[in-house]
This record gives sequence, C-alpha cells and structure tokens, in this order.
Amino acid sequence: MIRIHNSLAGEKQPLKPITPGQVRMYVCGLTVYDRMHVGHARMMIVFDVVKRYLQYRGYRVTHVRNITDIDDKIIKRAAENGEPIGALTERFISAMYEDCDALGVARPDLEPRATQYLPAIIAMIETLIERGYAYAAPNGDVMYAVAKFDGYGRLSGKRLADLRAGARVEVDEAKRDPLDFVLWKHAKPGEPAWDSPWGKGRPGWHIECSAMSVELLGSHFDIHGGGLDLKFPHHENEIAQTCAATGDRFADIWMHNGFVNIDNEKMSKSLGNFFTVREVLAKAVRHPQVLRYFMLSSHYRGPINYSLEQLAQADVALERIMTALRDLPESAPPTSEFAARFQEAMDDDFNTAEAVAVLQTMAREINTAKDARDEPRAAGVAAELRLLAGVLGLDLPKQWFRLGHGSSASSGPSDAEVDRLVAARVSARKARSWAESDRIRDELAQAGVILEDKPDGRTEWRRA
RNA sequence: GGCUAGGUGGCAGAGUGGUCAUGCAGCGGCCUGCAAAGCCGUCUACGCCGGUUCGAUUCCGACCCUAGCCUCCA
Repeated sequence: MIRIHNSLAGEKQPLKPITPGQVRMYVCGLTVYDRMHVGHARMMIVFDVVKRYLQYRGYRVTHVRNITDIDDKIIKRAAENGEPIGALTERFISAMYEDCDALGVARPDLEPRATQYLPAIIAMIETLIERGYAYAAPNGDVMYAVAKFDGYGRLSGKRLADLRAGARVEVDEAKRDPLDFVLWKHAKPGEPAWDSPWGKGRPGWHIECSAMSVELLGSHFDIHGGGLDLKFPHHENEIAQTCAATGDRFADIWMHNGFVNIDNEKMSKSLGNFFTVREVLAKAVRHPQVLRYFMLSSHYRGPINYSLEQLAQADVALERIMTALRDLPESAPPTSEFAARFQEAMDDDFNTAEAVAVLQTMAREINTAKDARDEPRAAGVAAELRLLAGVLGLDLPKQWFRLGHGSSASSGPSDAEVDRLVAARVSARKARSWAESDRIRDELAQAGVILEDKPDGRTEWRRA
C-alpha cells in the first residue's frame, strides 16, 4: 500500500486509484521564457521518481505535464529580445528537453501547451459564467468570483477573510472583490490574441491547467502535483475553476515538492539567486546523476539547501555506490533481499532518502562479499542494486571513474596517457622498484589521478 | 498580523515511545611493499520549559528560533 502526503488533507493517505491499476497524474510544468534552474530540476526529478516508482509497483501511469507558452513574462521577454513569441518559446522548450534528458527525466506521456487548448479554455470560462462563478468585467477581462466558490482556501488553509485582511490590495476597478482573479485577459494593442466571446485576448494562467487537465485526464483523476509555490494561489484557483465548472472532485491527491534554497533562502527568479541546470551540469558536477542523487538524498517535501559542498557530498556518496559496483558482471541474477526495505521506504510517501540509505547498505554488502571473495553474491547484490537504483532514475554511468570533477578531467592528462603511465608503473612494481612506482603514482596524483592496486596485480585508476 | 512547515550528533540528512538510519569527516584496528579502495570497531544527537508515561528525541501544552505562503514563481 502506497501512502502519499495529500496537501488537501494535510496528512498521508493511501493511494486508491480511481481506475484500479492505473494512475492519472497531472503536474504543472514550466513557463518557457528562460532556462530551467535547479528549483525546476527538483520538481522534474521528484515527479519523475514518483512516476517510475508507481510503474515499478505495477501501475500504469498517465503522466501529463503542461507547458505554459503564453503569458505576461513571455510577452515581455520576447519584446525585450525583439524575438517572435513562438521562436522564444520553441527555444526554451528545446532547452528544457536538453536539461531534462541530461538529468534522466523521462518525457511525460502528454505535454499540452496552453496555446493548443484555446477552445477548451474558452469553453470552460463560458461554463463558469453560465454557472455564475465568473463575470465579464467592464475592461474586457473575465474574472472568477472567488466568493461564489464554497471551498475556496481549503487546499492552502486560508480563509477569505484572512486573505482580504492581509492582502496588499491592488486596486483594480475591474474586480468586484480584490481576491477575484483573471480568467481571460483582453489584449492590448500589439499583444498576441485569440478570438473569444469577450473579444480578443489570452487565457489567464490558472485556467489553462484546469482546462487541459480535464480535457486530457477527465474531471476526476488521481494526483495533481507541482512546486510548493503553486499551492496558493495557482492550485487553489485551479480547484475553484474546475470543481465549479465540472461539479466533479478534480484531483484526489495534491502533491507539492519543497523548494531549493540557497543560504536558506528560496531559489527563485525574482530573488535572482538561481543557478541554471545547464551551468550546474557544466561546472559543478562531474555527471548529471550527481544532481539527481543530491535531490534524492532528502525528502521531496522538505526544503533542500543547494551548495557546492552539498553537491560534493552527493558526489562522494554516489561514488561509493559506483565503487562497489565496479568490476562486477552485470548479467548476474539479482538477489531479492533488499527490495522489501526499499519498497517500504518508497511506499511511505516516496521516502527517497531512506531508499538511498538502502542502496548504501547494499553497497556495503557488496564490498563485504568482495572481501570474502564471494563473487557470486557480490554480483547478485550488485544486480539488485542496479535494479533498485534504476527505479530512482539513477543509471550509474559506466564512464564515472574517468570523469573526475570538472577541472582535473579537462586539464589533466588524457586517458591514453594515464593508461601508459599506469602500465609503466605496473612493470616497475613487478620489478619491485618501489621508488619508481611511487614516483609515477605521485606524478599522476598531481594530475588528479588516483591509483588503486588490486590483489591480482592489476592497477585501476580514477580521476579525483 | 493570518496560515503552513521545520528545529536531530563536526557536516548533510532519515526515522522511532524503550537494540541499527545512511553518507562524509574524526579516532583505533585489519588489509597493502607503501598507498588507495574496502572491511571491522568507536565517539559528543535529538531547540527550550513543563506535562502524560515504568520510560520520550519520538505524544500533549507553552515558549524561543528559522523558512515558506498571504504578489509572478517548480
């Protein structure tokens, strides 16, 4: 039984798919006007792992992740660049794929874009007006009348009165209630616009997710996810829109991943304290899997503090697993003694930190078997380790030991040169010329290459 | 001000009413020509104050502190 923390209930609840054996999940994706940063990467990785694990547990998963390809920031950025909007969004959609592919984040099953769903969006707004939940404002916008929806605030634990009291009220003549939000924005001259019953304009941000999720998954589905910052108002508004328009329950479980912090402050565009995935992968880690391991080593709901030190720790920890797996045949039949503990951890609201601890325990078991010269067992546990790591999306790259951290790999000697020096040292050791042997080892150490002499006379090397 | 999370050993980070997180770092040992890797052993932990309990880091209450949301944001 998989239990998931449901933001709507404030507690863990058992996953009970509406259709047995099948999980339908909608995750709010990106607004494509810039490169992904590490915070986005966390969301991508978290729900990638959710999907992989549900599949591992035998569910068929339909994973929808939208792309917001029209909104104020996109329009603004395109204008700044003097670039057509379509060209801008295509560029950053490609960039998103590039980053996700590097991180091993699987593509969603369906990836709707707002601009492709205008009819569904407009239809939903019309329904909301018909049902009295929305109104056309004098300025041409269409607004959602928050007060009309009974359950407003349930997800985020807010009350309308509190919201009004604490509101830094933006005076907007078009709104009957300061908390009302826009469903349809009338177009200003020069802005991209679609025809609608209310004149030319574009959809508000919240309505697109309501319309697209209902269109693709129906008015009642299993999981709706996204970053914690979307809980209010975005998801609150989605619930208000969808439930009012369909009369159905919408998502049963709401999942929110925590933030990536820097110096204990949220990483975000507005604070300017963000690192893009591309620069992190290029400069801060030897392999994208290090970033994934870093994300997995703490719980998805809590905050995670981004720093080079933390990445270095993740690197060392992942290397321990790589080292255990080294030199073992991949074809061995896997053991099945750790899956239960792994599964117990993951069943409990996707406790990847605990799951990773199981992986580390397996690494120790492999090393112990190696020490005991029990190769079949070492290979068997290694095979199971690979299997379970795969469920977390860790693919354990073969080239790991050649990679090294950034600088040593790029500026040091080539692999061929290292191989040559290592061979020379093996000869020296055979002749018991320890001075020469140590000289070569020191030379390589200077270049960031660490040697390991094996009991059988071989010498392996890796970059630090 | 309202609401929501959280405060765990040198660091990171899980978890639990009474024997183990896990990784890194430290210390002692084994292994090694010496190393490296690995293995074994080992060390100071649960913000503060009360309460419940045979027993609380784990439950309850107050307090202090931190972060987030209440405005676009994964």
